[in-house]
Amino acid sequence: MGELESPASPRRRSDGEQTHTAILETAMRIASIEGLGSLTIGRLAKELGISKSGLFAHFKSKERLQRETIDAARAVFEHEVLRPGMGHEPGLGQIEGLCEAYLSYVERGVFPGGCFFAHMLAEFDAPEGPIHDELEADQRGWVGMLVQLIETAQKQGEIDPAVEPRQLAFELFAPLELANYLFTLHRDPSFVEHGRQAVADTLARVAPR
Amino acid sequence: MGELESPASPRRRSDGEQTHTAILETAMRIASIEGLGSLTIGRLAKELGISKSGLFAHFKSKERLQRETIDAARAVFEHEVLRPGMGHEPGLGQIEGLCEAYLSYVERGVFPGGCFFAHMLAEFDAPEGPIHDELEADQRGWVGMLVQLIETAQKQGEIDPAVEPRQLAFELFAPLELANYLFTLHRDPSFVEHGRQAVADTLARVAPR
DNA sequence: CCTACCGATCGGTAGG
DNA sequence: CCTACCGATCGGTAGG
Repeated sequence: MGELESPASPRRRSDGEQTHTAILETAMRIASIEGLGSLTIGRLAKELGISKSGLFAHFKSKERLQRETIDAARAVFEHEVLRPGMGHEPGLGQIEGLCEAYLSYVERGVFPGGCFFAHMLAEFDAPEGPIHDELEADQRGWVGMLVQLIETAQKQGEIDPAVEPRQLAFELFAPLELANYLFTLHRDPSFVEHGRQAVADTLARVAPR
Repeated sequence: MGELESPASPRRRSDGEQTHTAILETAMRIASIEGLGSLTIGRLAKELGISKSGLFAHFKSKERLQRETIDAARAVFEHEVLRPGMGHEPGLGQIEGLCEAYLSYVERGVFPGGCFFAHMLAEFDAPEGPIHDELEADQRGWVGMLVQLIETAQKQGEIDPAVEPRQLAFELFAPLELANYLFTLHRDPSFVEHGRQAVADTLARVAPR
């Protein structure tokens, strides 16, 4: 991500900002594999070759480090999944585009531990704490977006209007999540292929009659 | 689980055995909610009102505590899901039985943090360590069992023989896992209902022609 | 960004 | 099952 810099740049990014970015990239990598709970300040500092308190100074609390890590991961997700997926024709095109963008994001190993938010989903399932609430809201938002796209596709005659949008959103979401978990666990790309086939099967079943 | 004891029993369970069982029950509860990583010996001891080293003496290492906790959870899963699910007619009956038994196990909150093994799946996705290997073998075993039931149902004419068994196993597994995660995250039983409907939709689609 | 430190907790041990 | 302890690491602070 931008290793090249123009040396004569008049207002180039400060060293502090670069360090901050480097910290968050390492933090996302660790958290996607082992969870936010395994993201300790001492370990992060050692991996980056700086002192613990030097790193701490960037965030002032562990919760803020966790929050900023989630925010950075959200930006990656938007760039790698939502943007390419939504860049298709409104309705069915965007539905297919988002499913494929998600599976591609998993397959390419954008995060080495699989989908960052799928991992967080399991880690923060207990209904306690501000991070749980934030992740739950993200989750609701993504499902809600999918529901809206389904309703648009129904209005456009691309999906059977008798289909219940929330049910279909669930049935599309399910193979995406399972493809992520099984691909990450077994390191076997056939699970991503199973996910593609499942999405195609489900969309074929709800085609207008 | 057996609070009543016959006081005159000649070979009644020793106190040590009872304590051991109590430790594992608390350990399963904590691990299902927060993961095996949050299962510290000190915390477990405090929650049970015994000393840290007294608890430690039961297991001799943290890894053995983790292993025994997983073994205990496996026994619960077999009793609550596999046994009732397999108690149906071989083939399609057992497939439907297992899916319903799993969804019921989630809905009844057998583990307060949702399906124990779904949580472990996300926590030990990194391909390192003996616990990862053990959980991956469990996972393979369950999917393999489902594949065999599908092949049996195909031989019995209950499922279209043109269907690829591994693909169908994936498509049945996916809504079960998602129902578990979303029910646990949002505490909303409609996600379990979405899971039931998804299983029914998928089985209807692969009915013999 | 650093050194130097704090109290708390970690897994584990000695010895009973 | 206990008390008493070990070295390591935790999140965080003081002061620069």
